[in-house]
Amino acid sequence: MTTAQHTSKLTARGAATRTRIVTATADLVRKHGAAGTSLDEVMAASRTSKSQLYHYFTNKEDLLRAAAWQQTDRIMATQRPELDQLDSLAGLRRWRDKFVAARDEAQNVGGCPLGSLASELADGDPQTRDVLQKCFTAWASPLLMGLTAMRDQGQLRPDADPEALAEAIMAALQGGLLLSKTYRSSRPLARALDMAIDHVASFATVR
Amino acid sequence: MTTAQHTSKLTARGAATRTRIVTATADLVRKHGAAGTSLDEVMAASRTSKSQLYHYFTNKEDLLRAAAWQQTDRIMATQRPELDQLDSLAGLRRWRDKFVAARDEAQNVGGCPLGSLASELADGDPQTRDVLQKCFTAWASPLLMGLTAMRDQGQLRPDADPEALAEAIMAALQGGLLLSKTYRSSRPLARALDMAIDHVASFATVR
DNA sequence: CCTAGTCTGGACTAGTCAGTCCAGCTTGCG
DNA sequence: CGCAAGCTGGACTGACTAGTCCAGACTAGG
Repeated sequence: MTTAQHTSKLTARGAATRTRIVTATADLVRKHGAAGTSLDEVMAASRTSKSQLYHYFTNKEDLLRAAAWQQTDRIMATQRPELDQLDSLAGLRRWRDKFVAARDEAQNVGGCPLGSLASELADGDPQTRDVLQKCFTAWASPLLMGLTAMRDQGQLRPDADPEALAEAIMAALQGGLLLSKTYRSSRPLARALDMAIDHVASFATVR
Repeated sequence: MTTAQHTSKLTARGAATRTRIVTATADLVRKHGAAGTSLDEVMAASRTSKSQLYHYFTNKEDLLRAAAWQQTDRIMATQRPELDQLDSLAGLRRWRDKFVAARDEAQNVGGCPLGSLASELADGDPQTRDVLQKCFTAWASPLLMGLTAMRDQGQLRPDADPEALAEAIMAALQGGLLLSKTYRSSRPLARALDMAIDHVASFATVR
Protein backbone atom coordinates (compact mmCIF):
# COMPACT_ATOMS: atom_id res chain seq x y z
CA MET A 1 0.00 0.00 0.00
CA THR A 2 2.95 2.27 0.60
CA THR A 3 5.71 3.30 -1.72
CA ALA A 4 8.85 1.44 -0.71
CA GLN A 5 10.87 4.48 0.36
CA HIS A 6 8.18 5.96 2.60
CA THR A 7 7.25 3.09 4.85
CA SER A 8 8.60 4.96 7.85
CA LYS A 9 9.28 8.52 8.95
CA LEU A 10 5.97 10.12 8.25
CA THR A 11 4.57 12.89 10.41
CA ALA A 12 0.81 13.16 10.81
CA ARG A 13 0.91 16.22 8.62
CA GLY A 14 3.09 14.45 6.09
CA ALA A 15 0.79 11.46 5.94
CA ALA A 16 -2.18 13.75 5.37
CA THR A 17 -0.41 15.54 2.53
CA ARG A 18 0.59 12.29 0.94
CA THR A 19 -2.99 11.03 1.08
CA ARG A 20 -4.24 14.28 -0.38
CA ILE A 21 -1.85 13.90 -3.31
CA VAL A 22 -2.76 10.28 -3.97
CA THR A 23 -6.48 10.95 -3.76
CA ALA A 24 -6.26 13.89 -6.14
CA THR A 25 -4.20 11.81 -8.55
CA ALA A 26 -6.64 8.90 -8.44
CA ASP A 27 -9.52 11.28 -9.14
CA LEU A 28 -7.82 12.96 -12.06
CA VAL A 29 -6.59 9.70 -13.54
CA ARG A 30 -10.08 8.25 -13.38
CA LYS A 31 -11.36 11.20 -15.38
CA HIS A 32 -8.57 11.86 -17.87
CA GLY A 33 -6.31 8.83 -17.82
CA ALA A 34 -2.69 8.61 -16.70
CA ALA A 35 -1.14 10.34 -19.68
CA GLY A 36 -3.90 12.94 -19.57
CA THR A 37 -3.09 13.91 -16.00
CA SER A 38 -0.26 16.38 -15.44
CA LEU A 39 1.58 16.95 -12.21
CA ASP A 40 0.51 20.58 -12.34
CA GLU A 41 -3.10 19.48 -12.22
CA VAL A 42 -2.34 17.17 -9.32
CA MET A 43 -0.70 20.07 -7.53
CA ALA A 44 -3.69 22.31 -8.06
CA ALA A 45 -6.22 19.67 -7.02
CA SER A 46 -4.31 18.66 -3.91
CA ARG A 47 -3.12 22.15 -2.96
CA THR A 48 0.52 21.12 -2.92
CA SER A 49 3.75 22.11 -4.63
CA LYS A 50 6.21 20.34 -6.88
CA SER A 51 8.63 19.77 -4.06
CA GLN A 52 5.94 17.96 -2.11
CA LEU A 53 5.15 15.65 -5.00
CA TYR A 54 8.80 14.75 -5.31
CA HIS A 55 9.22 14.52 -1.57
CA TYR A 56 6.68 11.68 -1.31
CA PHE A 57 7.19 10.03 -4.71
CA THR A 58 10.25 9.45 -6.80
CA ASN A 59 8.52 10.29 -10.09
CA LYS A 60 5.19 10.27 -11.86
CA GLU A 61 5.14 6.49 -12.33
CA ASP A 62 5.63 6.02 -8.62
CA LEU A 63 2.69 8.32 -7.95
CA LEU A 64 0.55 6.45 -10.46
CA ARG A 65 1.32 3.18 -8.72
CA ALA A 66 0.12 4.63 -5.44
CA ALA A 67 -3.00 5.88 -7.20
CA ALA A 68 -3.64 2.38 -8.54
CA TRP A 69 -3.56 0.98 -5.03
CA GLN A 70 -5.94 3.60 -3.77
CA GLN A 71 -8.25 3.05 -6.70
CA THR A 72 -8.39 -0.65 -5.84
CA ASP A 73 -9.22 0.16 -2.22
CA ARG A 74 -11.97 2.49 -3.35
CA ILE A 75 -13.51 -0.04 -5.72
CA MET A 76 -13.60 -2.68 -3.04
CA ALA A 77 -15.04 -0.28 -0.48
CA THR A 78 -17.77 0.71 -2.93
CA GLN A 79 -18.76 -2.89 -3.51
CA ARG A 80 -19.21 -3.81 0.14
CA PRO A 81 -21.12 -5.60 1.44
CA GLU A 82 -21.97 -7.47 -1.78
CA LEU A 83 -18.31 -8.35 -2.27
CA ASP A 84 -18.32 -10.40 0.92
CA GLN A 85 -21.34 -12.46 -0.04
CA LEU A 86 -20.22 -13.98 -3.31
CA ASP A 87 -20.66 -17.50 -1.99
CA SER A 88 -23.90 -18.28 -3.80
CA LEU A 89 -25.45 -17.71 -7.21
CA ALA A 90 -27.89 -15.32 -5.59
CA GLY A 91 -24.96 -13.39 -4.08
CA LEU A 92 -23.24 -13.21 -7.44
CA ARG A 93 -26.41 -11.87 -9.00
CA ARG A 94 -26.80 -9.23 -6.32
CA TRP A 95 -23.24 -8.14 -7.00
CA ARG A 96 -23.95 -8.01 -10.73
CA ASP A 97 -27.10 -5.95 -10.19
CA LYS A 98 -25.34 -3.42 -8.02
CA PHE A 99 -22.52 -3.11 -10.52
CA VAL A 100 -24.80 -2.57 -13.48
CA ALA A 101 -26.92 -0.08 -11.56
CA ALA A 102 -23.80 1.85 -10.58
CA ARG A 103 -22.73 2.08 -14.22
CA ASP A 104 -26.10 3.38 -15.25
CA GLU A 105 -25.98 5.94 -12.48
CA ALA A 106 -22.65 7.11 -13.85
CA GLN A 107 -24.34 7.23 -17.27
CA ASN A 108 -21.73 4.76 -18.46
CA VAL A 109 -19.12 7.47 -18.66
CA GLY A 110 -15.64 6.31 -17.78
CA GLY A 111 -14.83 2.64 -17.63
CA CYS A 112 -13.12 0.76 -14.87
CA PRO A 113 -10.51 3.07 -13.32
CA LEU A 114 -8.23 0.13 -12.76
CA GLY A 115 -8.85 -1.30 -16.21
CA SER A 116 -8.05 2.00 -17.90
CA LEU A 117 -4.89 2.31 -15.88
CA ALA A 118 -3.87 -1.23 -16.79
CA SER A 119 -4.59 -0.63 -20.44
CA GLU A 120 -2.36 2.41 -20.38
CA LEU A 121 0.47 1.23 -18.15
CA ALA A 122 0.69 -2.57 -18.32
CA ASP A 123 3.11 -2.42 -21.22
CA GLY A 124 5.39 -0.02 -19.40
CA ASP A 125 7.85 -0.71 -16.62
CA PRO A 126 7.71 -4.07 -14.82
CA GLN A 127 7.30 -2.52 -11.39
CA THR A 128 4.06 -0.86 -12.44
CA ARG A 129 2.84 -4.01 -14.15
CA ASP A 130 3.50 -5.89 -10.95
CA VAL A 131 1.36 -3.46 -8.96
CA LEU A 132 -1.45 -3.74 -11.49
CA GLN A 133 -1.34 -7.53 -11.25
CA LYS A 134 -1.59 -7.35 -7.48
CA CYS A 135 -4.50 -4.89 -7.73
CA PHE A 136 -6.47 -7.18 -9.99
CA THR A 137 -5.67 -10.17 -7.82
CA ALA A 138 -6.78 -8.30 -4.71
CA TRP A 139 -10.02 -7.29 -6.34
CA ALA A 140 -10.68 -10.81 -7.55
CA SER A 141 -9.88 -12.40 -4.23
CA PRO A 142 -13.38 -12.06 -2.69
CA LEU A 143 -14.66 -13.67 -5.85
CA LEU A 144 -12.17 -16.49 -5.50
CA MET A 145 -13.05 -16.96 -1.84
CA GLY A 146 -16.76 -17.11 -2.59
CA LEU A 147 -16.39 -19.60 -5.43
CA THR A 148 -14.09 -21.79 -3.37
CA ALA A 149 -16.62 -21.79 -0.56
CA MET A 150 -19.36 -22.73 -3.00
CA ARG A 151 -17.37 -25.69 -4.21
CA ASP A 152 -16.37 -26.80 -0.73
CA GLN A 153 -19.96 -26.59 0.42
CA GLY A 154 -21.04 -28.73 -2.50
CA GLN A 155 -22.92 -25.98 -4.31
CA LEU A 156 -20.52 -26.43 -7.21
CA ARG A 157 -19.24 -29.71 -8.65
CA PRO A 158 -15.77 -30.77 -7.50
CA ASP A 159 -14.37 -30.28 -11.00
CA ALA A 160 -15.20 -26.56 -10.90
CA ASP A 161 -11.99 -24.53 -10.83
CA PRO A 162 -12.57 -21.43 -8.66
CA GLU A 163 -9.46 -19.71 -9.96
CA ALA A 164 -10.40 -20.18 -13.58
CA LEU A 165 -13.96 -19.08 -12.87
CA ALA A 166 -12.85 -15.97 -11.01
CA GLU A 167 -10.45 -15.01 -13.78
CA ALA A 168 -13.09 -15.49 -16.45
CA ILE A 169 -15.60 -13.39 -14.48
CA MET A 170 -13.00 -10.67 -14.12
CA ALA A 171 -12.34 -10.73 -17.86
CA ALA A 172 -16.07 -10.49 -18.60
CA LEU A 173 -16.28 -7.59 -16.19
CA GLN A 174 -13.39 -5.68 -17.73
CA GLY A 175 -14.50 -6.31 -21.28
CA GLY A 176 -18.08 -5.47 -20.41
CA LEU A 177 -16.99 -2.19 -18.87
CA LEU A 178 -14.91 -1.28 -21.90
CA LEU A 179 -17.77 -1.91 -24.31
CA SER A 180 -20.25 -0.17 -22.01
CA LYS A 181 -18.04 2.86 -21.96
CA THR A 182 -17.71 2.81 -25.74
CA TYR A 183 -21.42 2.28 -26.40
CA ARG A 184 -22.49 4.48 -23.48
CA SER A 185 -24.85 1.72 -22.38
CA SER A 186 -24.79 -0.78 -19.55
CA ARG A 187 -26.13 -3.49 -21.86
CA PRO A 188 -22.75 -5.00 -22.83
CA LEU A 189 -21.71 -5.16 -19.18
CA ALA A 190 -25.00 -6.77 -18.17
CA ARG A 191 -24.72 -9.35 -20.94
CA ALA A 192 -21.11 -10.15 -20.11
CA LEU A 193 -21.81 -10.62 -16.42
CA ASP A 194 -24.92 -12.68 -17.12
CA MET A 195 -22.83 -14.94 -19.29
CA ALA A 196 -20.22 -15.25 -16.55
CA ILE A 197 -22.76 -16.09 -13.88
CA ASP A 198 -24.47 -18.59 -16.17
CA HIS A 199 -21.06 -20.15 -16.60
CA VAL A 200 -20.70 -20.55 -12.86
CA ALA A 201 -24.25 -21.91 -12.72
CA SER A 202 -23.30 -24.56 -15.26
CA PHE A 203 -21.11 -26.07 -12.53
CA ALA A 204 -23.92 -26.04 -9.95
CA THR A 205 -24.89 -29.35 -8.40
CA VAL A 206 -28.59 -28.49 -8.13
CA ARG A 207 -30.48 -27.11 -11.12
CA MET B 1 -13.05 4.54 -44.17
CA THR B 2 -12.12 8.01 -45.32
CA THR B 3 -12.16 11.23 -43.38
CA ALA B 4 -15.17 13.22 -44.45
CA GLN B 5 -13.29 16.08 -46.06
CA HIS B 6 -11.06 13.92 -48.22
CA THR B 7 -13.45 11.63 -49.98
CA SER B 8 -12.59 13.22 -53.31
CA LYS B 9 -9.67 15.07 -54.91
CA LEU B 10 -6.90 12.68 -54.15
CA THR B 11 -4.03 12.13 -56.53
CA ALA B 12 -2.36 8.73 -56.63
CA ARG B 13 0.61 10.26 -54.90
CA GLY B 14 -1.63 11.94 -52.35
CA ALA B 15 -3.48 8.73 -51.60
CA ALA B 16 -0.17 6.93 -51.10
CA THR B 17 1.03 9.58 -48.68
CA ARG B 18 -2.19 9.50 -46.76
CA THR B 19 -1.99 5.73 -46.42
CA ARG B 20 1.61 5.98 -45.30
CA ILE B 21 0.60 8.41 -42.57
CA VAL B 22 -2.31 6.30 -41.36
CA THR B 23 -0.27 3.11 -41.34
CA ALA B 24 2.55 4.71 -39.40
CA THR B 25 0.07 6.15 -36.93
CA ALA B 26 -1.67 2.81 -36.43
CA ASP B 27 1.69 1.15 -35.82
CA LEU B 28 2.84 3.71 -33.30
CA VAL B 29 -0.49 3.82 -31.52
CA ARG B 30 -0.49 0.05 -31.18
CA LYS B 31 2.90 0.24 -29.49
CA HIS B 32 2.64 3.37 -27.37
CA GLY B 33 -1.01 4.32 -27.21
CA ALA B 34 -2.71 7.41 -28.58
CA ALA B 35 -1.45 9.87 -26.00
CA GLY B 36 1.99 8.27 -26.24
CA THR B 37 2.25 8.91 -29.96
CA SER B 38 3.38 12.36 -31.08
CA LEU B 39 2.89 13.83 -34.49
CA ASP B 40 6.64 14.24 -34.75
CA GLU B 41 7.02 10.48 -34.42
CA VAL B 42 4.34 9.95 -37.03
CA MET B 43 6.21 12.32 -39.34
CA ALA B 44 9.48 10.45 -38.86
CA ALA B 45 7.93 7.02 -39.31
CA SER B 46 5.97 7.98 -42.41
CA ARG B 47 8.64 10.25 -43.90
CA THR B 48 6.29 13.21 -44.12
CA SER B 49 6.12 16.77 -42.83
CA LYS B 50 3.75 18.66 -40.59
CA SER B 51 2.07 20.31 -43.51
CA GLN B 52 1.24 16.92 -44.96
CA LEU B 53 -0.32 15.71 -41.74
CA TYR B 54 -2.52 18.78 -41.62
CA HIS B 55 -3.24 18.59 -45.30
CA TYR B 56 -4.88 15.18 -44.97
CA PHE B 57 -6.28 15.45 -41.45
CA THR B 58 -7.83 18.33 -39.58
CA ASN B 59 -6.10 17.48 -36.30
CA LYS B 60 -4.67 14.63 -34.25
CA GLU B 61 -8.07 13.24 -33.28
CA ASP B 62 -9.02 13.05 -36.91
CA LEU B 63 -5.85 11.11 -37.63
CA LEU B 64 -6.51 8.78 -34.73
CA ARG B 65 -9.97 8.03 -36.06
CA ALA B 66 -8.47 7.03 -39.39
CA ALA B 67 -5.97 4.86 -37.55
CA ALA B 68 -8.81 3.13 -35.69
CA TRP B 69 -10.42 2.22 -38.99
CA GLN B 70 -7.21 0.85 -40.36
CA GLN B 71 -6.56 -1.09 -37.19
CA THR B 72 -9.96 -2.72 -37.53
CA ASP B 73 -9.22 -3.66 -41.12
CA ARG B 74 -5.92 -5.18 -40.07
CA ILE B 75 -7.43 -7.20 -37.26
CA MET B 76 -10.05 -8.64 -39.54
CA ALA B 77 -7.52 -9.40 -42.26
CA THR B 78 -5.32 -11.21 -39.76
CA GLN B 79 -8.19 -13.40 -38.61
CA ARG B 80 -9.19 -14.63 -42.01
CA PRO B 81 -10.20 -17.26 -42.89
CA GLU B 82 -11.29 -18.27 -39.37
CA LEU B 83 -13.47 -15.19 -39.12
CA ASP B 84 -15.64 -16.42 -41.99
CA GLN B 85 -16.25 -19.82 -40.46
CA LEU B 86 -17.78 -18.93 -37.14
CA ASP B 87 -20.94 -20.86 -37.92
CA SER B 88 -20.24 -23.86 -35.73
CA LEU B 89 -18.80 -24.60 -32.31
CA ALA B 90 -15.79 -26.15 -34.02
CA GLY B 91 -15.33 -22.95 -36.04
CA LEU B 92 -15.51 -20.84 -32.89
CA ARG B 93 -12.91 -23.05 -31.25
CA ARG B 94 -10.58 -22.77 -34.24
CA TRP B 95 -10.91 -19.00 -34.02
CA ARG B 96 -10.19 -19.10 -30.30
CA ASP B 97 -7.12 -21.27 -30.82
CA LYS B 98 -5.68 -18.99 -33.47
CA PHE B 99 -6.27 -15.97 -31.30
CA VAL B 100 -4.62 -17.45 -28.24
CA ALA B 101 -1.69 -18.72 -30.30
CA ALA B 102 -1.22 -15.26 -31.80
CA ARG B 103 -1.11 -13.68 -28.35
CA ASP B 104 1.50 -16.17 -27.21
CA GLU B 105 3.55 -15.45 -30.31
CA ALA B 106 3.44 -11.78 -29.40
CA GLN B 107 4.51 -12.83 -25.90
CA ASN B 108 1.34 -11.20 -24.61
CA VAL B 109 2.84 -7.78 -25.03
CA GLY B 110 0.33 -5.12 -26.04
CA GLY B 111 -3.36 -5.80 -25.78
CA CYS B 112 -6.01 -5.31 -28.40
CA PRO B 113 -5.05 -2.27 -30.47
CA LEU B 114 -8.69 -1.35 -30.83
CA GLY B 115 -9.44 -2.00 -27.18
CA SER B 116 -6.58 0.22 -26.02
CA LEU B 117 -7.71 2.95 -28.33
CA ALA B 118 -11.27 2.66 -27.06
CA SER B 119 -10.11 2.73 -23.46
CA GLU B 120 -8.20 5.90 -24.15
CA LEU B 121 -10.57 7.76 -26.44
CA ALA B 122 -14.12 6.56 -25.77
CA ASP B 123 -14.67 9.23 -23.15
CA GLY B 124 -13.52 11.98 -25.47
CA ASP B 125 -15.36 13.60 -28.34
CA PRO B 126 -18.54 11.97 -29.66
CA GLN B 127 -17.26 11.72 -33.21
CA THR B 128 -14.40 9.50 -32.11
CA ARG B 129 -16.66 7.43 -29.89
CA ASP B 130 -18.92 6.90 -32.86
CA VAL B 131 -16.05 5.60 -34.95
CA LEU B 132 -14.99 3.25 -32.17
CA GLN B 133 -18.52 1.89 -31.90
CA LYS B 134 -18.60 1.22 -35.62
CA CYS B 135 -15.20 -0.49 -35.45
CA PHE B 136 -16.32 -2.87 -32.72
CA THR B 137 -19.55 -3.54 -34.52
CA ALA B 138 -17.70 -4.28 -37.75
CA TRP B 139 -15.34 -6.64 -35.98
CA ALA B 140 -18.21 -8.43 -34.25
CA SER B 141 -20.28 -8.73 -37.39
CA PRO B 142 -18.74 -12.03 -38.63
CA LEU B 143 -19.43 -13.37 -35.17
CA LEU B 144 -23.02 -12.21 -35.36
CA MET B 145 -23.43 -13.71 -38.83
CA GLY B 146 -22.05 -17.05 -37.73
CA LEU B 147 -24.22 -17.24 -34.63
CA THR B 148 -27.31 -16.24 -36.56
CA ALA B 149 -26.58 -18.95 -39.11
CA MET B 150 -26.15 -21.48 -36.33
CA ARG B 151 -29.53 -20.62 -34.90
CA ASP B 152 -31.26 -20.58 -38.27
CA GLN B 153 -29.76 -23.97 -39.11
CA GLY B 154 -31.05 -25.35 -35.84
CA GLN B 155 -27.63 -25.80 -34.26
CA LEU B 156 -28.73 -23.37 -31.56
CA ARG B 157 -32.07 -23.24 -29.82
CA PRO B 158 -34.52 -20.61 -31.13
CA ASP B 159 -34.29 -18.68 -27.86
CA ALA B 160 -30.56 -18.06 -28.39
CA ASP B 161 -29.97 -14.35 -29.03
CA PRO B 162 -27.10 -14.01 -31.53
CA GLU B 163 -26.61 -10.34 -30.77
CA ALA B 164 -26.36 -10.89 -27.04
CA LEU B 165 -24.04 -13.84 -27.58
CA ALA B 166 -21.78 -11.90 -29.94
CA GLU B 167 -21.58 -8.96 -27.56
CA ALA B 168 -20.76 -11.20 -24.61
CA ILE B 169 -18.04 -12.96 -26.61
CA MET B 170 -16.59 -9.60 -27.57
CA ALA B 171 -16.56 -8.53 -23.93
CA ALA B 172 -14.82 -11.74 -22.90
CA LEU B 173 -12.31 -11.17 -25.66
CA GLN B 174 -11.53 -7.60 -24.65
CA GLY B 175 -11.36 -8.36 -20.96
CA GLY B 176 -9.27 -11.45 -21.61
CA LEU B 177 -6.84 -9.42 -23.69
CA LEU B 178 -6.52 -6.76 -21.01
CA LEU B 179 -5.78 -9.30 -18.29
CA SER B 180 -3.43 -11.21 -20.57
CA LYS B 181 -1.50 -8.05 -21.23
CA THR B 182 -1.34 -7.27 -17.53
CA TYR B 183 -0.33 -10.78 -16.46
CA ARG B 184 1.83 -11.33 -19.54
CA SER B 185 0.15 -14.68 -20.04
CA SER B 186 -2.43 -15.94 -22.51
CA ARG B 187 -4.18 -17.87 -19.75
CA PRO B 188 -6.80 -15.23 -18.88
CA LEU B 189 -7.68 -14.82 -22.55
CA ALA B 190 -7.96 -18.58 -23.03
CA ARG B 191 -10.19 -18.94 -19.97
CA ALA B 192 -12.40 -16.03 -21.00
CA LEU B 193 -12.88 -17.35 -24.52
CA ASP B 194 -13.50 -20.87 -23.25
CA MET B 195 -16.20 -19.52 -21.01
CA ALA B 196 -17.74 -17.61 -23.89
CA ILE B 197 -17.76 -20.63 -26.19
CA ASP B 198 -19.18 -22.83 -23.43
CA HIS B 199 -21.89 -20.24 -23.11
CA VAL B 200 -22.73 -20.57 -26.79
CA ALA B 201 -22.61 -24.34 -26.40
CA SER B 202 -25.18 -24.13 -23.63
CA PHE B 203 -27.67 -23.08 -26.31
CA ALA B 204 -26.77 -25.98 -28.60
CA THR B 205 -29.56 -28.34 -29.60
CA VAL B 206 -27.35 -31.45 -29.63
CA ARG B 207 -25.06 -32.22 -26.71
C1' DC C 1 14.67 25.00 24.28
C1' DC C 2 17.57 23.15 20.48
C1' DT C 3 18.53 20.83 16.73
C1' DA C 4 18.18 17.42 13.20
C1' DG C 5 15.13 15.71 10.18
C1' DT C 6 10.71 16.42 7.95
C1' DC C 7 8.11 19.29 5.21
C1' DT C 8 6.94 23.18 2.01
C1' DG C 9 6.90 27.17 -1.64
C1' DG C 10 8.04 28.29 -5.86
C1' DA C 11 11.41 29.68 -9.35
C1' DC C 12 13.80 27.48 -12.97
C1' DT C 13 15.36 24.34 -16.82
C1' DA C 14 15.30 21.87 -20.88
C1' DG C 15 12.60 19.49 -23.63
C1' DT C 16 8.21 18.26 -26.10
C1' DC C 17 3.76 19.09 -27.84
C1' DA C 18 -0.08 20.28 -31.34
C1' DG C 19 -0.96 23.43 -34.49
C1' DT C 20 0.11 27.63 -37.98
C1' DC C 21 2.02 29.58 -41.91
C1' DC C 22 4.13 30.45 -46.22
C1' DA C 23 6.88 29.66 -50.11
C1' DG C 24 7.79 26.50 -53.58
C1' DC C 25 7.13 22.10 -55.94
C1' DT C 26 4.33 18.64 -58.71
C1' DT C 27 0.46 17.13 -61.36
C1' DG C 28 -4.05 16.76 -63.67
C1' DC C 29 -6.45 18.95 -67.26
C1' DG C 30 -7.88 22.05 -70.76
C1' DC D 1 1.90 24.78 -73.00
C1' DG D 2 -0.21 26.97 -68.96
C1' DC D 3 -2.45 27.41 -64.86
C1' DA D 4 -5.12 26.07 -61.03
C1' DA D 5 -5.29 22.84 -57.62
C1' DG D 6 -3.14 19.35 -55.07
C1' DC D 7 0.99 18.48 -52.55
C1' DT D 8 5.31 19.23 -49.80
C1' DG D 9 9.28 21.12 -46.69
C1' DG D 10 10.27 23.12 -42.72
C1' DA D 11 10.65 27.13 -39.78
C1' DC D 12 8.06 29.01 -36.14
C1' DT D 13 4.93 29.78 -32.03
C1' DG D 14 3.02 29.43 -27.56
C1' DA D 15 1.56 26.37 -24.39
C1' DC D 16 2.67 22.71 -21.47
C1' DT D 17 5.64 18.91 -19.64
C1' DA D 18 8.42 16.21 -15.92
C1' DG D 19 11.86 16.96 -13.11
C1' DT D 20 15.61 19.93 -10.28
C1' DC D 21 17.03 22.91 -6.76
C1' DC D 22 17.39 25.75 -2.78
C1' DA D 23 15.96 28.50 0.93
C1' DG D 24 13.13 28.50 4.66
C1' DA D 25 9.28 26.84 7.78
C1' DC D 26 7.61 23.34 10.85
C1' DT D 27 7.99 19.68 14.42
C1' DA D 28 9.41 15.50 17.06
C1' DG D 29 12.57 13.98 20.41
C1' DG D 30 16.30 14.68 23.46
